[in-house]
Parts: sequence; structure tokens; C-alpha cells
Amino acid sequence: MSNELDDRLRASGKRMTVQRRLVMDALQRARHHVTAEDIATRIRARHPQIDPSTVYRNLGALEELGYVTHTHFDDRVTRWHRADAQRHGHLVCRTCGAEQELPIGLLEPLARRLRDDHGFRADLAHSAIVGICKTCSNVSSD
Amino acid sequence: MSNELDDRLRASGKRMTVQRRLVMDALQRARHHVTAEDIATRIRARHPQIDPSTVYRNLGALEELGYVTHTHFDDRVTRWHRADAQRHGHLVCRTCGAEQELPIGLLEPLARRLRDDHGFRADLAHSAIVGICKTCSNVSSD
DNA sequence: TGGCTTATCGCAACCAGTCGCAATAGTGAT
DNA sequence: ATCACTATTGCGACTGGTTGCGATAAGCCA
Repeated sequence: MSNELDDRLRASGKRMTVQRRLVMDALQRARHHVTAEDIATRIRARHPQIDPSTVYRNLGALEELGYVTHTHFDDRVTRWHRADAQRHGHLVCRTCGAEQELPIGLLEPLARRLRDDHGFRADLAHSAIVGICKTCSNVSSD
Repeated sequence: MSNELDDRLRASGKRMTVQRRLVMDALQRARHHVTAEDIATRIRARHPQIDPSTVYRNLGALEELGYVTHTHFDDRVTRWHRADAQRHGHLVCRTCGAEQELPIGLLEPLARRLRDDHGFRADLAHSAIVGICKTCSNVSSD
């Protein structure tokens, strides 16, 4: 009963453990970006013996394999999601905290410019872009 | 013996304390981006009774007044610098950690686009742009 | 100068996340 | 099915940073 994830894990010298499977399952079920803390809490509700540090380490391992990705928002927690979800950027308002997704295409011209001018292959989806959203902009200019 | 910083502090209901002054002085002397930890260590070398948390709180207070700014790098460490320094973006390589400054003008087209299309006033200097630098790119494609 | 208000301080506890270590348990080979 | 190898685990200590709290001291007015 091995599947593709099992095989790719083994192919890279990694192993499939119950803990790893639980982290993967939790990410499958989570529709949106979740924190490692969220995942740990969810898993520990049923399997309290699983240590949070194991969850962190597994997120890292699954990321190495390209199964999951993380994004930094403006607060200091990292959020995780499956890598097969559509890539997109993030806007987050520093005043009200509102978050907004952004088609990745909008960031493409800058990425191209950085690649052409600096030889730098940028991952513009990795960190949210912070600023002031339209609503907060209007309020403060009254 | 009050100066402009004193006045602006008081005008906003804040106070000038020795701790605050020491943080400001440390930032004046630091040419580049420094971590809060750096500043705390430097100050505590002479004034060991000053708590690190006080340094963090003062950086925040000075930021509210527009005297200092912070930038997030990829290691999640926050670095601080005086706000009067020239604004610029940052590239950081996720493989070798190399950092590179970037003229802010390069980011301007994206900022304009976000403002026009989404009413979002982006601060593109706030988070470093992570990716793979030219050198690491060449190595991995050998 | 002395007194009042309250911003700020030092401290200790806490939060998100990382790391070293000895014990455990996947994995491939026999 | 067993074995040896070593990736992974749970645990506890630690890091950079934040927060609640009672004590201290700026700033303002008399």
C-alpha cells in the first residue's frame, strides 16, 4: 500500500512515519494557509503524544520534497499550505491586518526584471507584501 | 537642552528616557542594518541593568515616530536602521544567504500597479525578496 | 521645589520555533 | 522473519521576541 508520496520520500532517503502522514493529512484537509501551531493542535487532539517539534520538522521535510510551501505574513507566524495549490502573492494591510490574494502574474514583471538585471531568481510569493489597504487609506486621509 | 527628537516625543505624549536615548544613539552609530539583539548587547555592555525588552519596546516607539524602520530578512530576523537612510529593497539568497541592496526604483512599477489596480499602498522595502542568487543558480545548474 | 499623572522600566512568564540527544522504529538486505 | 543501519521521534533546553505587572521616574502644573 505505497503511494506516490511514500515513494518519493524513500527515493530521497526519507521515511514514511505515522507522524509524517498525519501532518500531510492535516494539510490536505486545511483549505487555506494554516500555522504549524494549528496543525499541531489538530493532530494532538487525537494523538497527544505527538510533539509539536515533530510537526515543525515534518513540515520542513515535506517542503524539501516540494509537497508543501510556507509564506511569511507580517505577524511573526509562518503559514503553510500544499504546494499543489495555485501559486499566488499576498497583500496584507499593516493597519487592519486584512489579507488579500494576488494573481502571481502581477508579480511576474518584477521577477523578470530581477532575473534579467541581477541574475536573481526571486520567489515573490514567499513573503506577503505589506502596506496600507484601500479601506484604511481612505479612512486616514479623511 | 531639548532637541527635535525630544520635542517630537513629547508632542506625541511620549517621554525621553535614558534608555530611549541610548537606543537612538546606538542606531546613529550603526552604519548598517542591525538586529535588536545587537543593539541590546551593545547597550548592555555599558549599562547591564537595561533589559532587552526595553530595547525592543523603544525600537517600536521610535518607529511610531518615524525615526527608525525595520526590515524582515529570510531568517525571520528583524533588522533595524534609521529612517533617514536612503530607502532601498533587499535581495536575499535562500541558498547561500547573500544579501544585496536594490534601488527602490526597480520596485516602483509594481508599487504603482498595486496602487492603481488594488488601491494598495505597498511598502516593498519592508520584507526582503528571497530567491536564488546568480552564483547559486549557476552552481546548481552544472 | 514639590506633588500628581501616567509613560516607561525591569522582571518574569510566555510564544513561535529550533536544536541536541538518547531511544525508537522505518527500510533494504539476508 | 530477522538484522543492521540510520532517519525520525519525544523530550528538554534554548533563541529571538512579546506581554502583564508592580515599581520607577518623566513631564507638567502650582
